[in-house]
Amino acid sequence: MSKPATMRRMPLIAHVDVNCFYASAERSFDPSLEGKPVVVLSNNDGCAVTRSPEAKALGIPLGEPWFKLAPRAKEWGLVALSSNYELYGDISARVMELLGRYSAWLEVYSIDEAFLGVKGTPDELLALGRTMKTAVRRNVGVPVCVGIAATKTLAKLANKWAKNNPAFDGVCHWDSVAPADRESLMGRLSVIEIWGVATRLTKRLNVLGIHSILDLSRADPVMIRDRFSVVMMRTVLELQGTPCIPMEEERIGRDQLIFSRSFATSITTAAGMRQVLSVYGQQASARLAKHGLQAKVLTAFAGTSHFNPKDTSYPSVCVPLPMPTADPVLLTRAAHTLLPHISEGVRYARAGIMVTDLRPTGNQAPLALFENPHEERRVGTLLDDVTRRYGRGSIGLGHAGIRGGPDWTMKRDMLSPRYTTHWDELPLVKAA
DNA sequence: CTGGGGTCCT
DNA sequence: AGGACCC
Repeated sequence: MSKPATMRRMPLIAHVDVNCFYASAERSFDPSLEGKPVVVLSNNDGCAVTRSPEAKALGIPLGEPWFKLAPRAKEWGLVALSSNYELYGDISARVMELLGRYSAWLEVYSIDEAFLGVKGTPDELLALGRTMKTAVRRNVGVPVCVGIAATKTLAKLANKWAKNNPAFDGVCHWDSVAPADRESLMGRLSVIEIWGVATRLTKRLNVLGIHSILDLSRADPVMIRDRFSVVMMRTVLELQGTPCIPMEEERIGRDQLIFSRSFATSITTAAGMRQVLSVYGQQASARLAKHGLQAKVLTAFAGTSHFNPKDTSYPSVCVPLPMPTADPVLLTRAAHTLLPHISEGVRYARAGIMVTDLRPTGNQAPLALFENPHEERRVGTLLDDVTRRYGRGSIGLGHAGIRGGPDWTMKRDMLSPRYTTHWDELPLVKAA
């Protein structure tokens, strides 16, 4: 007798992610951090984006600004580190390579998370989860948890449960848990814990009397689609065990590139803004060239601080480029069209540019008439070109070209070594 | 003194 | 174009 369809073993989703990834990555190379409260700071040493369990236990909220933490760091024994993306990127690649050995169906979802298509009996799945967890710990040195369920949304929820409940030992197979326990969990957790639901949607759901994940899982998907969106309907169906969010193919290329920074000291003059926009133009050019892409549209923007609600100003311009280009001269010129919208004396806390409508270089067959005279030149020539056109100091690699300009460079005062990617920063191992 | 880079849907 | 979400 064949099993009913619902009993047949369908492929499931395993969600694997690294516990407090940046802090764990730092720890894997500096064992002296073990057991200490550690936070990793955002760009500019702005705020705590990752906390070790000890830092969480101190009650440090996610996103807490460093200037509020700094005065108490010593008393807490708190270690703060600037984010070291080179290190994290390298560790991430090693984790993903390892996970790829356990399933050919791997979707790298973010720097520290992956979904894997998996099959097997409940016992086999639990064993697979434990194997992956142990392997990553042993081979890469960072802790992961695993959630396994019929849908991505439930797999992420199972993972969160595994992280927060030591009884799981880091691996939760949703369907192996007693239904009453699952309902109890879903009844206790707010909808804001679900993937895809944040503060705005939580408020709107609450108005309808939907507070817990259990409430949402019992809502009528069609009503949810009508009152919210297909996205939220998919979430409801996924909570009910119906897969709606498919595994994705690896994306090649991007739809947009953004270059944007907050300034260590705000910019108050058009001249200062011109310099910053020039650097972004050059960076955009270099990145587009690296990916073999050209842009058709450039948006430039600036803004005052969100944290100072008076005299706010968020000027922006959207510039269609005359032809798809990665040329720093054209990009910089387009970025400079923001300048007439910049008011002297206004304190701009950040600025940036975004290039969109990207396409592979050389995909079009341009008429010679419209060819860009700068397109064929080499980078060195291009930099000379920009400097000649816009004046010394208008552009440069990093901040080298804007000496004497405002201090808008990134603050990274507590950077750890790039242990794995730079020979001169390799960790030293002392044999006993 | 409070990050930066993305995607998708309406 | 803007608003929501993600990490």
